[in-house]
Formats: sequence, C-alpha cells, structure tokens
Amino acid sequence: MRGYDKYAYEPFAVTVDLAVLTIRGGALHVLLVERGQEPYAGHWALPGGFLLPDESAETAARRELAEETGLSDVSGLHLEQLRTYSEPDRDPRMRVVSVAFTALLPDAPEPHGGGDAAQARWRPYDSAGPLAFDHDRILADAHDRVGAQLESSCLATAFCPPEFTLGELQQVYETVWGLGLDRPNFRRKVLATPGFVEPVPGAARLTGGRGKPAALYRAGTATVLHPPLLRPSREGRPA
Amino acid sequence: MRGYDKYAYEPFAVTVDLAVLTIRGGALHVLLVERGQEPYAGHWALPGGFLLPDESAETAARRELAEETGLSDVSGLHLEQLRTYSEPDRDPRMRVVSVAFTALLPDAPEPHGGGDAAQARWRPYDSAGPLAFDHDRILADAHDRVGAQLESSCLATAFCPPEFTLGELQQVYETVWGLGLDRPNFRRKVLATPGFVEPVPGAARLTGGRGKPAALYRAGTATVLHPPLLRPSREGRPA
DNA sequence: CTCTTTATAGTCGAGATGACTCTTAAAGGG
DNA sequence: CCCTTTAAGAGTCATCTCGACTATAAAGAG
Repeated sequence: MRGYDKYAYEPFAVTVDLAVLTIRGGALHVLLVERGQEPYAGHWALPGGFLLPDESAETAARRELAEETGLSDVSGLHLEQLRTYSEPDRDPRMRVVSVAFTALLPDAPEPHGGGDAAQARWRPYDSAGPLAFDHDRILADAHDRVGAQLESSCLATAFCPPEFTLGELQQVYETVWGLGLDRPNFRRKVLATPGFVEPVPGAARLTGGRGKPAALYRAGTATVLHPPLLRPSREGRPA
Repeated sequence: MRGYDKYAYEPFAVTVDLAVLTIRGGALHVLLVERGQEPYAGHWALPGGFLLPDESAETAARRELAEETGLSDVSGLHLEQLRTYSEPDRDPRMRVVSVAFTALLPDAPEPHGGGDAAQARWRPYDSAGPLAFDHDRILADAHDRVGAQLESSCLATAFCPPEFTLGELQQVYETVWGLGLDRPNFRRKVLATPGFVEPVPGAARLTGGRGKPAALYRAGTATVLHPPLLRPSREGRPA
C-alpha cells in the first residue's frame, strides 16, 4: 500500500475468466464461447466478463457462470479461484487483469448461449485449443489444479449428480487423470475414508445397461481426504 | 470477454500484497510495514504496492520484495501467487483489487525500511495481527497454503540457507505446522525421497552448540514429493 | 440356459509409517 | 580428565496401506 498518495497509479480493466469443466460420456469437457468481435473474432475462448462496480471477483464469476450456462441455480456449484493473469500484453487492446476461476458441473446441459450473440458450447478438453488470448494457459492450469485437488480433497463429487455410484466417481478420477484405476482398490480406498461418501440406504441404480446394479452414494461431509488418494506415479522407485 | 465493446467497464486500482515469511529462532515471522497515512495510519500491514503500467503482478511483487527487504538479489527467492482479493469494501477509499503473493526467505536480515518513510520489521506470526485492511485474512491464507505445500512439495528448503542440516529442515516443518516430528522418521523419509536433498560431500557443521555435528545438505532437483510427507492428523482412525 | 458385463468381496505380499531404542560425537561442568 | 548433557544418526518392529489379483453376485443379451 506504499505510495498511495505519492505516486499516480494506473487504472486497469479487471475481468473474470471461467474454466467450466464437466464430464460427458467419459471425456472431460470445457465450456467455450465463440468470440464475435476483434480481436480473436471467430476464435473460441473461455467465458468471462468485466467486474461490475460493486462486485467481488467471486460474485462476478458466479454471475457469469449463470449467464453462460443458463442454469437457474448456480449457488451450489463448486467455484474456486484459480489464479490471476496479469501479463501486460495478454490483451492487445488494453491492460486487462483477469482473475481466473474453475467451476465443476455434474451434469452437462447444453448451454443456451447466454444473453448475447456469442454462441456457447461444450468442447472436449483434448480438442479445445487453440483459444483466444492466454486462455490455453488458463485452461491447462485449471486442469492441473483440478487433477491435483482430486488427490487431497473430496472435489470429485462436484462432477457427480447428487446421487452417484462408485463407478461414476471412479470415472471422474480416471477421466481427469487420464489413466485407469483398479476398481476394487478404488472402492476400498473411498469407503475407508470417513466422510467422503455416504450410502443412500436402500437405493441401487440400474446403471443404464448390463451388469449388476450399483449401490448409490451421496457426497459426505468431509472436504479433505486424509490420507490422500494419490495418483500412481510413473517412477515407482528407481532403486 | 463478453461485452468488451458493449458495456462500459469500471477501472480498478490493482495492487500486490506480499506475505513474506521466514523462520527466526524457531518461530515463524512475517515482514510487516507500518502505515504512515490514513486509513489505518499507525497500523501494521503487509508490504505491497501498485502495479506499474508495464508490470505483471509477479514482476511488481518481486520489485516490492526487493524494495521492502533491501535484499540485493531476490531473483532466487521463492515467490508464488496466493490468490486475489477483490471485495468491494476492502479499501475504504476506493476500489482496489489486490493480487497476494507468498515469499519465503531463508535468512532474516533486518529490513531497512525500503525507500520510503514507513518502517518495516519482522514480527512473530502469532502476534502479527490485527493488521490493516483484510491483511489478517491474507496472512492466514498464506500460512494455510504454505503448510499444505510442505506436504507435497520441496518448498521447505526455501526457508533454509543454501547448505543446511536435516535438523534445520525438520524445524521448518515443525515451525510451520506447529507440532513436533519424530527425528529418525523424518530423516528416513527425507532421505528416501529422491531429489529432495543431496548431501554436501565432506562437510559437517557444528550446529552452533552442543551435540554431534550434523551433516550438511543442499536442496535437490525435485520439486514435488512423491509420496507426500503428510502431517499427522489429529484423528488417526476412529475405528 | 449360457455368456457377457458390471458390481462387490476377499487375499496376499511389498512398501511405507509410527513408536521406539541404541550408539556416536561433540560441548560443558566439576 | 571424567562424566553429564545434548543432538545426530542408525536400527528395530509391529501395523497400516496399497497395488495386483482372484472370486462371487446380479443383471441383460442371445
């Protein structure tokens, strides 16, 4: 806060950018909007927008999320600050500082384009880029962060509907991490972690096709995983 | 980025705030500056300042760090973005969005007050508050983040001088976590993690007092701890 | 009915971890 | 000079965890 009254300070435009992730058909998807104006007209970008005068970045992010996804209730969705991007040349027109957020959605309703002309669409994460501005970097950072958080938090349930099977939960891990997990071991680990999931008493769901019906679970009260659910590392031990 | 040309956007003042942490005499300390002007004149605050027109937040943070600590070379110090604070009322004078950083220092030279009149001083973390603005919250968030990062990264060496003993490294963990660790187990764990530390060939240091001289180590090349060094949880297993 | 598919239960060994004990090498006091 | 104190570092041992794997149960397809 030094220099408040001593030096002139530069005014900046402040925006929020959202990396909205969901899982559709076993693949990680991200919500993108098509830009209608220069620069990057016709390119895809992460949804976002300017802070209003009386909004915090969190408030603005939640407002933008509601606008872009068309969901009526975004109050329960997982929204978390990622980091702030402030390189001087990240927007060719002017100095823009952007606070990026990650949002995780359980189901994936088609976005209805928000309130303006730009169309919005779910795109597979692997074929999302190249995006406008530095959004490729933001998206990659969001993926890294979410992948790391799956290890030590109960975040995975944010990708799942209110009631889900352990198979669905496992698919969240496999999809985000991009690798397969052993089903009995995953099950043992999840059930041994108090507060991660709690069984829905009598319910079982036909998973939509063949096979034995799976028991249903709800997200538990815990937020951190103790001990963590570590993803297998490539280098086990170079003894 | 929607609405760039459609809506007016509010200009914001953008600052950086720094939670500069070090360990002095077995206690966590934080660098504070005394405010000379209203609001909060006479209160202590985290060092920080406005972004210059052509600076990224990271560049500004490193510049402020050099100014506030008086260190000639801050290029090697650990500096990391924490999060951005943007509540509309966090500064009573105007709308200020602040990007907060954590910085970790090995040794603790007395700060020489920077280039302006405000005095700067190391304060014990436990008796640091109350601070100006929302800096208590920022400082607490920084402590949480650093504590969590000690578990899964090699960050602890950032608190240590270039050559250090395992006892000193352990004290970093104990100080930040606020609990005692078993020395042989800590030693075993650190040495079993490839790339965490590497021995300085023939060197041993008289630790300054009684006891067997300890071997010296340098920070290794690894950045992540696989597997992590978990802090003991209060609830071991309520079986 | 039989095969396939998916959920769930159980087994087994290697590795990691927590709680200890013991030895070694220095300083300091008498 | 000897003995105590202090801290480093080596080693032990039981337990827990985890990965790999096998087996059983419950559904649909043919």
